[in-house]
Amino acid sequence: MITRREQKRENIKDEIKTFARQQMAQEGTAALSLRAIARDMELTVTALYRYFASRDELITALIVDAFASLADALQAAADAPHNGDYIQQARNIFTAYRQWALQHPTDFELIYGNPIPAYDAPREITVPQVIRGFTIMLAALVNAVNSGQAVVRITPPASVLAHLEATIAEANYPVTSAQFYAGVRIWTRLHGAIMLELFQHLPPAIGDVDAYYRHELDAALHELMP
Amino acid sequence: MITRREQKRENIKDEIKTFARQQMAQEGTAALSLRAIARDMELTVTALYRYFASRDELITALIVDAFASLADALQAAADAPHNGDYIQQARNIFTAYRQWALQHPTDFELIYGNPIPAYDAPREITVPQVIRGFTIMLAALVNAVNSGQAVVRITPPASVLAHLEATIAEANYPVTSAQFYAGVRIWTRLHGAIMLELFQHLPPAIGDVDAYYRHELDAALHELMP
DNA sequence: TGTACATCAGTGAACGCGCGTTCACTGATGTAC
DNA sequence: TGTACATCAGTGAACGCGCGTTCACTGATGTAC
Repeated sequence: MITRREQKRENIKDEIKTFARQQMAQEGTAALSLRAIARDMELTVTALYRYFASRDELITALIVDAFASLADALQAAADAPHNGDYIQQARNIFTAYRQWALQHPTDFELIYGNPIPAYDAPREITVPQVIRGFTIMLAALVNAVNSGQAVVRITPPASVLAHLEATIAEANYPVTSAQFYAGVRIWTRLHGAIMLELFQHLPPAIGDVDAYYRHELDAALHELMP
Repeated sequence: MITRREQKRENIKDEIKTFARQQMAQEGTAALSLRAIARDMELTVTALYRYFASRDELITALIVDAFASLADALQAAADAPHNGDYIQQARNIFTAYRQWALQHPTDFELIYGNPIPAYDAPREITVPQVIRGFTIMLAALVNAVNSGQAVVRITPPASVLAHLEATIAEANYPVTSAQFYAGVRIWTRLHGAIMLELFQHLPPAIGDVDAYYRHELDAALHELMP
């Protein structure tokens, strides 16, 4: 049962995180400051310690939220209508990946950019959301393969294969190692385009980054044509 | 003519940059601090102002150096023996790209990672080294196409094409727009794998990142087979 | 329904530390005659 | 070759600001009888 007090507590925690995100957006992820958040909220710094035991704990919460938010966005894309066309479903999912990055650049930096100095992410806390997200990316691929709409031709190098099997077993991914590998390949490939777009290395040269990404995504999926 | 005094000045400037890089490696790029550098060098902070007018000017120097160092590494790879096999030359160059990133992770973060809060890179100062580096990446590709060892099949989307032509004209890249596009595609694709490797998102899942990158690079170059 | 008590939110001072930049200065090194 | 002078490297104090975390505290809100 959630008391009114607990409800209020959660609301304020959310508010703190909102201000934190706002501040990271302006000053960079590394510059997150409890004192600055307190100032913005018109509270004393010490009041924040009622909600988060330390700056690190707040950062961890923000990272978990970011991975969860990304996974939600991917899930929504997976649930969008695709008329049984699983390649289209995959397209939707990877389009959502970029959309989320563009709409939440700070969160994207937070989880995929430079690590924050003197902060160590506790892996066991973030990992479940990471797995959830990647499972969604893989889902469309598996659907496509199972329905004969896609074929995974490339097999991973032997050294990678062994490690992949361990990863799959540990996280209980419902995929074969070849499917996992194909998913990772599409992911890393598109991820590069997004990173370079986000940090302004691509737009000056390319111009229409939207079209570029669409083209890259199509090329990546084309490799899976039966 | 370079006087002894000027020579000494350059040496100290270099020393400052070395300490700066060392510090960034430990505390993150955003945490670069003049006072900390001075402390390490056993100088007063104000002495540093004889060499760099401000923290921003030092950062700019570090960025230019990083792009130059990357371009040098690419050039060395391009100059390595390849027996007229230009696909091999391209392989060498893109392998060097990753090697440089792994050997200079801080410099890589500095130029391709999160922007430093409150710092704006003066584009006109960094751009020449950026162009030099990318020209080397493209060179092998052009050689391969000209000698019939490679074929660029994919044409860029129309909206991108127009922008590409402007970019090529402006920077005087000695390539066709289709070649430039093919180069950008390989670059963004591999860049993603490197970023995810560097920030520890890939190694836990994949294990042998070396083999993974080699495989990805081969796949990317395979698309150019005649 | 009313009251006593426990729980919790938020305060304010303090600790010990960090930062970039400006300023007037001392003392060493180089240059011109 | 020796000396006067200009140039330059580096100092030290100061300005005005930032940070995370601990501690003893006040006053409001909720709970049990």
